[in-house]
Amino acid sequence: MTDWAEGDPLEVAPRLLNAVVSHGGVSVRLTEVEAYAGPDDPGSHAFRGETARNAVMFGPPGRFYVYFVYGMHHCANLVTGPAGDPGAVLLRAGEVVAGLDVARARRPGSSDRDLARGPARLCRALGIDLTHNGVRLDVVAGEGPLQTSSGPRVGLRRAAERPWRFWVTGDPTVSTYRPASVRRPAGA
DNA sequence: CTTCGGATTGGCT
DNA sequence: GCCAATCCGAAGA
Repeated sequence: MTDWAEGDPLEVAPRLLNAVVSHGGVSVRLTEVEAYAGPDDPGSHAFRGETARNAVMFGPPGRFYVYFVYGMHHCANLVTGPAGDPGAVLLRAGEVVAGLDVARARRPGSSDRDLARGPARLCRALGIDLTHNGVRLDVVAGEGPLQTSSGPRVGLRRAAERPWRFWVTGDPTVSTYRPASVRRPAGA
């Protein structure tokens, strides 16, 4: 991987579309990503400064920032750096293009189309968990004409309206949009 | 120390 | 369409 995947996450994110990420014997062509900036982005884990959890985001580019959510899921980002400037791009969905049988074994019962359709599913298909946080990732730039779209980020309650989600227009492996769920009313 | 809520998913109504 | 699952990081007391 070279500088095409480094720099401002807002610029890197669209370039990541159609790129191929390989890990754990499986390769995925990215069809959907989301950009997360640093201290100025209320939706970013880095918004409140560096902690043990998000430390990788503050490090050099080209590494996985993996986090654990909802008590059962992992999500993976590509840190775009530069060091000290916590930008990252969430890998939201893609198409499995190699290691299909391995990916199927990791997600029994899933259709091929759904193997990496969603950030937690993509992590599962690639065999990514917290032990891979900070690990350098293997990503190869995509080629050819590509039509992309952008829109609001998914699942956030803060700053979701920023159109920092990018996807390959019309691709069937792009996840379905789901607005952030509203929690039960404060009172009772 | 305790409480809150989450960059989601899959199953049930 | 709605909601439980299920653990942890961050914030508040």
